[in-house]
This record gives sequence, structure tokens and C-alpha cells, in this order.
Amino acid sequence: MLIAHVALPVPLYQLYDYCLTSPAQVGMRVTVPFGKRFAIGIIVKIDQQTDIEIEHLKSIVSIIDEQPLFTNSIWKLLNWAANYYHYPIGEVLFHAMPILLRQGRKACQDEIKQWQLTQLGQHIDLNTLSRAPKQKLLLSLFRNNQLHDSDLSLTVYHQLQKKQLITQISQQPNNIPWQSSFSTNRNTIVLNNEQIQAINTINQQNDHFSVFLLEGITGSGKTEVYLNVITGILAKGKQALVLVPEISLTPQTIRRFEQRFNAPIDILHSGLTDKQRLNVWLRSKNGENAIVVGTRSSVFTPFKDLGIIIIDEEHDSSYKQQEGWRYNARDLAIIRAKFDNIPILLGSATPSLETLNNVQNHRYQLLQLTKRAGNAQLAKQSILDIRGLVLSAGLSQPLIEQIKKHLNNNNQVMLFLNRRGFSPLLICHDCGWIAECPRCDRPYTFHQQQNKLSCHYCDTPRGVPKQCPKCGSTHLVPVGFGTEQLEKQLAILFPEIKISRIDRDTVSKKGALDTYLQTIEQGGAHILVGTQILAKGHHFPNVTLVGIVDVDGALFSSDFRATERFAQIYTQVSGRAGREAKAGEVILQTYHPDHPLLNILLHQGYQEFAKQTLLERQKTLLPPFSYQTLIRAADRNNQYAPAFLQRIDEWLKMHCDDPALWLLGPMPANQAKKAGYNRWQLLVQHTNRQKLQTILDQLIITIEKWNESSKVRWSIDVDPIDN
DNA sequence: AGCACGCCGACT
DNA sequence: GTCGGCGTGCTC
Repeated sequence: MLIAHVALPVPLYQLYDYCLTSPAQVGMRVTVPFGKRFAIGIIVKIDQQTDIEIEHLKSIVSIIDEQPLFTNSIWKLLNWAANYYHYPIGEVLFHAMPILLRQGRKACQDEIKQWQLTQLGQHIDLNTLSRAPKQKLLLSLFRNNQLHDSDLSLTVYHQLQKKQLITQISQQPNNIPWQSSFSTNRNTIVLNNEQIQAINTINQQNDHFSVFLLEGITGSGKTEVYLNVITGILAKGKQALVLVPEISLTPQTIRRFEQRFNAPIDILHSGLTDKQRLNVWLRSKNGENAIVVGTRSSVFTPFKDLGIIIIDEEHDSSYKQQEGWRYNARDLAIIRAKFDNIPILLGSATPSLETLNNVQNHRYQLLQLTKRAGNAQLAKQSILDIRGLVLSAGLSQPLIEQIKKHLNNNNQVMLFLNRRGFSPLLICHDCGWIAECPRCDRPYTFHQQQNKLSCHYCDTPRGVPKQCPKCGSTHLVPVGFGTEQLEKQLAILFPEIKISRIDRDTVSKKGALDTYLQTIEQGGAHILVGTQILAKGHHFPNVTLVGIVDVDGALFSSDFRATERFAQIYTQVSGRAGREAKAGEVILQTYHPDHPLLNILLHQGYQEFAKQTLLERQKTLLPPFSYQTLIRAADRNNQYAPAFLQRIDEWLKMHCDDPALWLLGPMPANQAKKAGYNRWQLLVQHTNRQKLQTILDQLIITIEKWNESSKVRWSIDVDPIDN
């Protein structure tokens, strides 16, 4: 008897076995009885073995697919990923499917229906419809082939159908492949030598797996290299996958691709309906599109014949999924390229240290773009020592003077502060009580404009208390400053100047950011205040002064990656100051003007900074010179989770007597309390990735047998980035 | 994850 | 008296 081993979308590591009575293949979806309900699962293995007694086995109810759902390439990738990330295979497989397929929808495209004139509709006198003006209009539009500019409702169509003037026919899907009419729209941009060399290097090796890092400073024309390399792939009839960070999936980016290629391009953006998402998935699987552009989850798109993967801004942290299955799309894309034996191109002005380390190890090939387009000059950078200076909302007098100077020249100023809200604290002046979120034990951020307190960890708002609950005083004062206060202070200092604040509070509405960007683009004196959302990927040609209000917050963080992130953001904002031939200036306010890394970054640039930081990481055996996994656990009573992690800690010490294994914890997580749960973590670090993998595999098998495991919510984060 | 069972508190 | 809260246990 044949047994199907089925993966189900449940957080369980094992497969479930069912009798298989009709023919099926691995990778097909099936409906199975599961407990008291029915579930959709995917066959992972078919054989004659089972550990379950035959009489306890249930049978598969129905087989949904006629063919395996995934391409070989994706199937291999997902199986590898479930193993690498130690995540249940069922959850991994379902994560990579469009929602409609998870729900059991057939994996084929809807037939496209189209309206057509009938014989009668072609010849009838229009005046017979004079009492139905809308119908008359629609019919005449039909006859003149001008249907596209009709906005008539569907009921009008149905009325004409009833009168047998039009009819609905199902159109055959377009069977002409895009390859037969593929061409590119020649651009007028002249490539420089570095770009040509990068393109040639990739083109010479574009028929097999290799990883390229395209390290190009801001404005050096990385996108132009992408477009040229893609041209070579499409010309061979193959498809391309382009991954971009969440923030840069803008109409401008998309237009640039669409204008260049005379070939179908699909964009996977958050505004798509489930149906549209499924259609893109099917089109690329069937080879009907040439390019797919999308964010993190697009790495799971199946392709008929993928020829290259491009990852723009490869260092961007939005490639890492931060809940549920915590995969890294950049890393998965590299594995995918390896399995598919195709080239992959990572682009960045500020590559991650992991990637630079792989360049140093000769695993990746480095391609550099060092010249900026046009005759833009490099910005002048300076450190502003604020020790002993009076600050107003974080601004020192010398910085204010500089702002004034740039505004007087009718230029724009950008002030960067990575803290939103009015103040990060609200304190009772009389007794020192601090307004804290009861669920997270973290101070509330005070938002003056909306007159509320907001917890930035769990996102819950609260009204502002009139009195201190501890001593009854009404003297509650905001302490510290955020972007909102900075904006308010600037409005007082520069009453004549337009000020735009760009952070999550002001751009959360759809299209709000675009509106801002448009006003800014018009030019004229203007101050932009914002968090890192301002630094990422936007072009501000009129900005000549960038002020970094608080450098020290990043330099002295407990997170070992904080300096790397700061250096990336700093390099990006300073790269944007003074584009388009206007000389730019960057000013950094700090209490530590002699900080060595800060000086290396300023005087020798990101590359040297990265080199030094890598040496530092090597000395301290931090990633990429070791591999980390975070075991997280959360409970409600604050006892089970630490005890559970303690037991894991002891088990690991017992079963792995290896000095290369480091354990840190159990300790409270970064956001120790969230939504009523107490969160703890245990960091497991090893210098050998394979050994770490093996230990974790054994650990999970063991954990699943413990009965404490069901009392805590536990999860595993391989290669964490926020510890 | 769902879904059922089961045991205690505040209400039509 | 019941409705419903969530702790616990199970799913081939």
C-alpha cells in the first residue's frame, strides 16, 4: 500500500501519513482529514513505509493538483530553507504560496472574458436605443472601437447583452511568447568605463552560478548596469527576478524598467489583490512574463526559465523577515541562484559586512562604480563637537547658523534624527514618575500633536494623564526630543520656511510620501526633518546641507550592528547632499568627536570603515566570523520561558562539549514584554555553521518531547539581526 | 494553527 | 442555573 507523507500548514515539525489510493506525485496539494477538520496539505514523500499502525491511517480525500505545484527549483529551495531555518516544512511551503493556492484554488489562470458585438449589434439603428442613452453611448463606443474610455457600469453591459446586441466570449490566452517580439528601447545615457566593464564581466559569466557585488556609490548608475545585464538575459529568452527593499518599490523605479523593455513586467507590490498575486505567480511559472520586480517574498516566485537574480540595496534589513518564519531573502536568493546555476548580482553603495567578507574570501566577485554621474562634487563633511553647547531641541547654535546660511541661498536642508514623536519620555517633575506602557515596561513616547502617549514597542496609544498617578502633581514634563519637537522648534527658529517632517507618523497614509516628495522636488528653501525613512533611496537634488542631530545614539548602542547601520545611513545621506553640481555639506553633532570609527568613516569612507569593523568582528568572533541562532521563548507568567531556556542551555552544555560553542543567556529579549507576553532569549553561537546546524537539529527533536515546550511560545531565529 | 475538552467566575 | 474565559492536549 502506498503511503503519502503530507506537510500541513501547522507549526509542527512532523509530517502526517495518509493512505494513497489514487495516483499522485510529490509536490501536489491534497485535502486530508486532520483531527476534526479537513486541511489542505502538500505531499512531500510517497513510499510504503509508515510508523503509524495501518488501521489508524486515514485516507486522502482528494488530490487538488494535476501536476506538482512548485517548479523543481523552488521545491529544492524550500526544502533546503526549512532545514536551514529549522522551521516546519508545512509552514515554509505554504508561506511560499499565493493565498488563493493555500485555500485550495486551482492553479490555473482565469479565462479572460471579453465583450463582443453581435451581428444584430453591428447593424441595428442606434436610434432604437434613444430612450436608453447610456446603452446607446456604449453601443456606439463598441462600433468605434473606443471602449477603453468608457466608464459605464456593468449593468449597462448586461442590458445590451439581454437585447442580444453584445455577447461575452472567452478569449484564448495569448499564445505568442514575449520572446518573439522582445526588444529594448535604446537609451541615450552614455555608459562610463566602469559600467561597461561591470556589464561585460557579468555578461561573460551569465550562463552559470556566480555572485557579483556591484559596489557603486550613490549616483554612480547601478540601475543602468542592472538594465543592461537584464537585457543580455532576456535576449537569450530567459527571465529575470529583481528584488528591491520595501521602501524603494516606487512608481519611478517601476517606470524605469517598463520604459526600457518591450516585454511583460510584473510588479509584486502590497496593493495587489489575491487574484492578481496568483496571476503573477502563474504567469512567471509559465514563462509568460520577462521580469518580476518585488520585495522580500518575491524570492519564492517560480519561473519557467530564470536567468538572473538582482538584489538591489542588498544590505537593507527589510530582506529579513522579522516574524514567523524569519528568513533572509537575500541569502535565500543566493542559494536559489546556486541551485539554478545562474548568476546573481548584489547591488549596494554600502554593502553589508557579511557580503564584503565574502568578497575578501573570493566567494563573490567585486565590481566597483566609483564615479558619480554628471559633475556632482563630493560633500564636505564635518564633525561638530557639542560638548558644553546649549541645545534647543537637539540643535546647537553653530548648526542653526549653518542651516540659516543654506536657506538664505535658497537651498534645502535635511535634518536626520532617528527618533519619532515629541519626546521619548514624559516625567513627573515633582516625584520622577515615568509614564510607562504596562504591557512592555517601556517608557511611552509623548506625541504632542495628537496629544497622546504611544508605546513604540507594541504600538498601543494612550491618553496623556493630567496628573501624576503617584503623587498627584500636574507638573508632567516631556524629557528628550524627537522629530516632532525638532520640527516645532525649527518652525519657531525659521518662521518663513517650509518644513516637512517625514517619519512613520506623517507618511503612514498611502501616497502621503509621494506628495511630500513632489513639494520638495519643486525646490526653494525648505527644511526636511525625518527618521531613516528619509535616508533610504530618495533623491533630493536641492538639499545642500545634511545635519545628523544625534550621532552618539548609534555609536554607543548595545547592538553590535548599530555602527554598521549608522555608517550605511550616513553614507547614503551624505552621498545625496550636493548632487547635481551643487556643493553639499554634512554636519554630525556628537559628544565624542574623537571616536575612532566615526573618524575613519568621515575621512576614509565606508570601505575603510567596513574593513576596520570586520577586523574588530574577527577579533571578537562576531558574525560573519561566527554563526548565531537565537532561541526565543515567551510566556505570560515570566517563569516558564526562562526555565525552558535554562533547560536548553543545560542540554546544550551537556551534549556539545565544544569550546567553539558560545551560549549567552537566558536573558530578557530586546522588547522584554510585548502584548502581555514576557519574552526571553538564548543566543547560541558557533564558529562552524555545519556543527551549529547539527546541534540545533538534535535540540529541536529533544525540545519537542519536553512537556514544558507546550507551556511557552518558542521559536528559532537563524542568523538574527536584532539581538 | 485549529479545535475540543474541562474546569472555574459573573451574568441573561 | 448557564455562558465563556483560557489552560491543556491532540491531530496520521
